Amino acid sequence: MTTARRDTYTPETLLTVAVQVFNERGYDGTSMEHLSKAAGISKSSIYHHVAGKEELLRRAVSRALDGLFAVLAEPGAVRGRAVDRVEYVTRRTVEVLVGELPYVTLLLRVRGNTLTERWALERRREFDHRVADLLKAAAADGDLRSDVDTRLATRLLFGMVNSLVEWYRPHSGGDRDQLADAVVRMAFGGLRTDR
Amino acid sequence: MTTARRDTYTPETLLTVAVQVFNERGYDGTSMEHLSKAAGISKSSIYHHVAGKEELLRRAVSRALDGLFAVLAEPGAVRGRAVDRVEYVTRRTVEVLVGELPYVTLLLRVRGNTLTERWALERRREFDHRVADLLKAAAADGDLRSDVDTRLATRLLFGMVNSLVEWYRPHSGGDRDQLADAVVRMAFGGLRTDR
DNA sequence: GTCTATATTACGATAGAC
DNA sequence: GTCTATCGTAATATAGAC
Repeated sequence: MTTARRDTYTPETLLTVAVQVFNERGYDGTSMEHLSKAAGISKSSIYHHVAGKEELLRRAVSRALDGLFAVLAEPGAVRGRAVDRVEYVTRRTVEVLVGELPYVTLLLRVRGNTLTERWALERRREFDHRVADLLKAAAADGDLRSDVDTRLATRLLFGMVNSLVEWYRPHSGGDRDQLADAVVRMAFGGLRTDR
Repeated sequence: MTTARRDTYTPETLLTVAVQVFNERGYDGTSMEHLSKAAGISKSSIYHHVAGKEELLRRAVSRALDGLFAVLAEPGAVRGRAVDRVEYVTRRTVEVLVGELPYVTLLLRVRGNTLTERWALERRREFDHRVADLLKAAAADGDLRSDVDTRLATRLLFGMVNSLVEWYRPHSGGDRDQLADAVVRMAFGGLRTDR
């Protein structure tokens, strides 16, 4: 776990290291000692850059949440037929998950033991509700299948999308769009061949 | 077997309490002190029943894994057309998730810091591979859409199914089949209305 | 900015009384 | 079976030298 690195740290560069360790060991399972070993500096040097463990968590989940909420403000999410907006938000959410993978991973694993964690859970719920409203509008248009409840469909859709953080690892480069396409095809078209 | 309220604990009744606390606070975020408060007995009394925190985790994830693997041995999972077997396993997995909710929830949140956790992750991977093989067979039969990779489809399918533990809470009683049906419809038929 | 040394608290686990 | 008391360790965080 000793990943030496000899430039001086800033809160941001330290965050990169910390989030990686948080995701490997879990936030609660990570001690300041673990972080110091991974960063290659002493515990007390970490306290020079940030107030403590929780500040690192707050910075990380903030970045993830900013990325997700930004999607909801994009033109593709606010204009056009509701079902197309849902598809757009789904595709873009996949892209944000992949682009900000470590940060979103941490966000999605937050439990709620501290104030920061509860704030993160609250903002996640807010995001979910915004998307649920979109699906509701699409259902009202008759563009979504009527035999699955809207709230349930939202949860299943984003359960599928969010599960990316459990296995996706970045490689070459241009696979982001392909992945987003596959997710959208499966979520909206289903797994079976057309009968 | 009768499950009347006991005045003293057994490893099993203690497990019920422990798993609930683990799921609320996270395994790493739960101390023996937390467990003793929740159980209403002292820390040392817990050590009379179990060897420690990790034994409680091992018992819990074992129960979850047993339930999941049992599905793969059922007739519906070993006989018939591959795509129907995949649907069967999907439906039954949802039912096991709901039936053993706290135990499967804990299993799906395991990180890998201890030997028990790594063993659990290993067995989970084994389960995933068994299901992936099923999907591969269904794809070879031409029953699954060919524009989504089999391995990816498996991950998305079970990402969706597993996400149930993040929000499902049991209520009345007979909604288990309805939920399983909805999941199967969405996963195999897709979200959009048939075109 | 980074270090060593340390204060203080919390943790997992045990001893032994009842 | 449950308790109080406690051990040894590891946790977060700070003090102060360089």
